[in-house]
Amino acid sequence: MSMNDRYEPRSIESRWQGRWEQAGVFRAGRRPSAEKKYVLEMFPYPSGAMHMGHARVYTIGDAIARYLRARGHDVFHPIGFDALGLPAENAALKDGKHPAERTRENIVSFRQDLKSMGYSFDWERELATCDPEYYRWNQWFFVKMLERGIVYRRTGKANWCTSCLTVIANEQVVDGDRCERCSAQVVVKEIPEWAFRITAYADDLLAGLDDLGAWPERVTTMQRNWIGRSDGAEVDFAVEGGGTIKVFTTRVDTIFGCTYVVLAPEHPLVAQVTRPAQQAEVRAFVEKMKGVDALARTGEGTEKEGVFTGAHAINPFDGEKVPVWIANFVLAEYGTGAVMSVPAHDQRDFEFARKYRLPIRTVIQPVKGERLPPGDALTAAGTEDGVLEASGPYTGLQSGPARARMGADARKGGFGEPTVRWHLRDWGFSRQRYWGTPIPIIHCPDHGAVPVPEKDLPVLLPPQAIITGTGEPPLAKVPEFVNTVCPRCGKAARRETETMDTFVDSSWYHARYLSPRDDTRPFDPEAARRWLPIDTYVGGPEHAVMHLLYFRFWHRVMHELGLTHEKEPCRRLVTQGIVNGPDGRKMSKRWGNVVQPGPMVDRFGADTVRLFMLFAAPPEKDIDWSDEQVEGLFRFLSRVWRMFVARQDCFGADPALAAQAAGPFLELRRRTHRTIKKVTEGMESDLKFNTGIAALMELVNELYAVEPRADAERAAVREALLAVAALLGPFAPHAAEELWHEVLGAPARDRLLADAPWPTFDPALVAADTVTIAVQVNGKLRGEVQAAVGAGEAEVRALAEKEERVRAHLEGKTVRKVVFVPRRLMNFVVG
RNA sequence: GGGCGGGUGGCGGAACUGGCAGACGCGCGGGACUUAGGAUCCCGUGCCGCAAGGCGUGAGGGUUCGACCCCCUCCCCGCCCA
Repeated sequence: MSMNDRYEPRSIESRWQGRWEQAGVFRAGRRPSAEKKYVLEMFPYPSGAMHMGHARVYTIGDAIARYLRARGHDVFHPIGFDALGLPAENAALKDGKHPAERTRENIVSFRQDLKSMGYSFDWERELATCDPEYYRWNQWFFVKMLERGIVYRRTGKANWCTSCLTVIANEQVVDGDRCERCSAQVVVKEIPEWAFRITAYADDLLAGLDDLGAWPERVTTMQRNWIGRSDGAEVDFAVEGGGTIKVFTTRVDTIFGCTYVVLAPEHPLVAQVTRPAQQAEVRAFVEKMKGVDALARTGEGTEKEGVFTGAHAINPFDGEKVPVWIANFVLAEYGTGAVMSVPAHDQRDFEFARKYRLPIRTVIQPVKGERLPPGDALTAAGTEDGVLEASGPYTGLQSGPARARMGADARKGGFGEPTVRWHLRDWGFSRQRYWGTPIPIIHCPDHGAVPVPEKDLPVLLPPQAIITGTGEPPLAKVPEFVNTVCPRCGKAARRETETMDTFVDSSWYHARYLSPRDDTRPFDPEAARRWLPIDTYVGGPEHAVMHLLYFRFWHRVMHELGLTHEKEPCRRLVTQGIVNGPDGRKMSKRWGNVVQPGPMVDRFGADTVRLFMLFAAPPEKDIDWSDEQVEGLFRFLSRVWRMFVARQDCFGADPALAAQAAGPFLELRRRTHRTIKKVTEGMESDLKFNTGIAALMELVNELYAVEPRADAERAAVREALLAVAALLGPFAPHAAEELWHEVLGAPARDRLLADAPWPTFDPALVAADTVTIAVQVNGKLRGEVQAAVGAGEAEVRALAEKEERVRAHLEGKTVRKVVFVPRRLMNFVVG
């Protein structure tokens, strides 16, 4: 039997996919005594077809999973579908197709697409979040969290997307007032909503970041900023004539430079403190600010505006009387709604003071460098920390210690205290939409919001909901759903008609994979002990805040509930770059540069597409789709194929004879073993798939350069071919599997490369016995010499001095110094 | 404005811990084979130069025998945050 002359991916790919499935080699738990590895890629929202971004994440994750399996680990590599959410609901508005039906269909085709790529998923753990057996556990968590006070009902300002017609979380608002999913305007609405008390975990979420060393720094930095801890102090300014203004400041060290205090126009004290003479003006200003949103008021380019209230307040540190103003740039909802203004050391305060001719007083001097001039000579605020001056008893202290002492003194004096504030807000998760998890609450006229008892879960999404897109919860229009009885008293009551943010679904799906059919609990804690945390999680950096923060939060809650033994869900995070169109722009219908993986797989095979994803650049970088590059990789696989075809006579060579190979065949063996080392290291350290594949290409090039004649030579070639097949396994698994079987023949009939151990290298063959040493004269390359690995300086120098070009440059010069780096370089310094 | 990345041939990208810059691929040029070549195999390919040689990792300076790598000043690009 001989091989097909040509590389034809179509037939071999589907064949091996079938064999892998049949053999169940990707099932987790097959190696109970081996070390576990949980490899996860962020699950997809099943839109119609898989796109290139998906192909990239899953290819990266699959290469890792296949490699770890080859290393003997018990690998957990599940997949599922993030199947609830707006797109299906919005599409339903257009064509009337029910989201459930559309989602089901999409999952079928998406699953097909994933399977055609040959990913090594354990399909037995597949889940879809729209399945009641999944979302009932969202509801279960909700009830548990309600019991523990982690879920609560609040009425306040919520972000309302004017296009999605629903409330969205703070994290989902981008560019100040845009919706993260549709870019439509977000307005602030006064709406009652359910929220998770994620802020209670702020400190812990922040502290936990220090242990996430294997996460990209930019992700942990983004989380750190988003959580946004700021240490400061609250200070009370007594208002002359009654009342106290509480200000928050992170720069209490500058308080001796405070020359006025500013209230937000909405601040409750405004009416009280304003003097009769200023009434009219203040009222007009407050009125004017009503229509202006936060972003417009505080934006960089916005002119600072304000009016004097006529009142004065007392700085508790020095007893100084300062005027009280109201201004556009102070917001009621931020902090205490009041600030102490230190124009010399805060740029906004500086601009405001200049405009309204308020005094400016310098109280901080730089530790080194030029001194700041007195306030009226300043051209900009000096915002750096430094040494206090003109600050009473604190004069001479540095900013840091001064802040600590002043905060403590404020507390002692009863006029303030050190305070920590956070940027992170609680996570409002009510959504006024249909295609989500119903919030399991019954509103009873007597008992208020009563959770649905655990035994009545899940609260099913009624199929007959009328989807209108008007912004009123669609469930409110389904009387059969809404009308129910109170679980406590049995009286007529109404169900909650809002649904949950879909980020709830993705906050714990990684745990549901552990026992996806469990109908007694969200997941099996025993399995969690075995498999959690995730060892490698692959996904886009756009989830740095939002998903990845919620996911960490949820894991802590699960930990508290005794479901998991660790607080952090995931050890290593890999953020992969975007696949752009061939023109370097983001793939989009608008640019007409969308390339679908499906047709590419049909044309070149999944292995070529996979190879492209890995070879184009390291995982974290954005890449441009390139037809030429893809064709190149198809050619590479074809070239590999042809090499195997041409060397079929080597398949039967006796491996033991390889040790006798000499000359170019010894070199081939060295190359083989170096390649194994190189690819292995690439997988182990920083996922440099691209250089690993490059090394494989070099090995193949070397195979083309030799023509075996003797048995020992054929054995060396066989060894190289087998290495190529095995090393290709994680990247181009189908071709690799086929070639591996061709080489091994009948004895391997019942085995699979997908289940075979990773090749090992012989260190003796990796270590070169001769090396090329560069010879420089005054740092310039003038030649190179071959020398034994252990060659000493004298030996190399003798060789170097024999070199024509080196001699020419040493001619008539005095050698002042010789730098010798063993195995690498010799540099003659002459003058 | 702040934070984090990054800037290397025509293009994507390599380069251990400061030690031969440009691995590998694409593209391009040449050759072989061929009825044909848009297949395949081989050779070449940073720039200038016939060559010797010179110049080259965003710009300028510094440290060093030696710098893509370390330090200083600056420019540009990307992402995130305001």
